[in-house]
Amino acid sequence: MLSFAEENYLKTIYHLAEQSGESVSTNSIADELNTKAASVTDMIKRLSVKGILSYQKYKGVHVSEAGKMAALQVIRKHRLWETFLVAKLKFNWDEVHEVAEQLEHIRSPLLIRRLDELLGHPKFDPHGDPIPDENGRFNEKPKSPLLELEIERSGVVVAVQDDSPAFLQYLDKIGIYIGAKIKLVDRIDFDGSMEIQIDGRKTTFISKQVSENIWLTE
Amino acid sequence: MLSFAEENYLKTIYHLAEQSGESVSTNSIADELNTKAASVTDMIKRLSVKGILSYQKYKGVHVSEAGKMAALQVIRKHRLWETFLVAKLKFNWDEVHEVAEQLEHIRSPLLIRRLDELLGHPKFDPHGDPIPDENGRFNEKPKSPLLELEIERSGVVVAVQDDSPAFLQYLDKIGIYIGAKIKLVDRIDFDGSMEIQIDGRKTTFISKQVSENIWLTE
DNA sequence: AATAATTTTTAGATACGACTAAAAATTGTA
DNA sequence: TACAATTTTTAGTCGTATCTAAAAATTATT
Repeated sequence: MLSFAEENYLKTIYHLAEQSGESVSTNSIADELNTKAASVTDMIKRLSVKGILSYQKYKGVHVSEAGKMAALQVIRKHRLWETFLVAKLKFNWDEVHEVAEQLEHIRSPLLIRRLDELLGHPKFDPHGDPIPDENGRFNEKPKSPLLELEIERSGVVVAVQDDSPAFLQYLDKIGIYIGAKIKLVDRIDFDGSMEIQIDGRKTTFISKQVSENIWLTE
Repeated sequence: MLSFAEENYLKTIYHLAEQSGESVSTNSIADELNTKAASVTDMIKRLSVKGILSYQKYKGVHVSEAGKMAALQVIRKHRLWETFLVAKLKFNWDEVHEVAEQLEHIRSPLLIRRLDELLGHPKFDPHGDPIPDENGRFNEKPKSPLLELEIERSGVVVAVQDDSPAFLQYLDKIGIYIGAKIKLVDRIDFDGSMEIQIDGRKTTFISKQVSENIWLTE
């Protein structure tokens, strides 16, 4: 059984491995967890003894199959709790992350089963991220960043890349939410910013950086 | 801020102090928490440095006012979560304790406020124990153990003293629940056991030990 | 290829929370 | 009161998780 700290490391390493597709470096883990490389080395030794990941000195780590399953269960719990907080406790989507970080470590298979039931077996969390099932399976909606949209074409927001309160509150402010329909009116070559229309209403300008963090489907 | 371990000690010490009314001994804490006296001595030193309790060597501990407030907040969270598990997630009253022991340590004032709202500001948990409010205030219903009931008199079950799954499952089996009306039909002098009638239905025999753990109101 | 820069690991400390064994204090009893 | 029994504390150890500083290995550069 994994401790809270072990679960947090595993989750972070899993995400980094998914993003890069390669072995994960000690420093990247330390950066992500706001800790020191020495602490990471200690922890990955512990996790590799437990069979959660494989590790060669100076060569980075790979998450094992057992590790992936364990990571997906933590992610499942995190996303179910986020969904619960928004759907049942009226949290805003920028308020859920910190609390879900705590709740994801609660150990009770019955609790998670019942929570999933209460929520109607949701497939996506409030940020549009897929919720793995009990077996770790999930399906990702096909999606592409708003950045890649062509002029005069539209898409529906299905997820956000960045979950920070600052970004989510900004999206709230300009009226972007999961499910919003966005049409690209114009692209400004100078800085890559865009003029967009949300739900057929008034148009807004967003920076290139923002457009990279909003994901659409056709 | 208190750690999980500190919160658990505090809660236990608070309960022991309430029961006995006196200073709480090292051994009684160790027994309750299934730990060793030496560990308790370590912890009460830490808690007394934090102003949570006052402590004189060899003389036991007293919970400070600050300690009582902190303890009541943990108890509030525990009992709200138990209520949530039964009311919203269809847990049985014998299944909630272990999970609530974990959930009570989640730190989020907003979460607890919203949970309280969702549940309609409940005043008692599924075992009949009062839920303190944000200020630590609560009212206990006037109640007495079934043991003290007079023959031919009745009362309504308002709480149970023992929260163990074994006891609660037994109560389920014989049809006793919070709100059940119990009439004392006869008392067996030999062993103190009782013949009772539940909700005006068939009569049952219960042991003296059971009758001590069921609390009634008029 | 040799040296410089970077990354990673090791060594050694620290805090928390637990333990055992032994010492000290308190309480009970002859 | 004095000795015995019990309770509590102290001293020392251990595992987890963290850190800093220094050493070792890898990668980049001239």
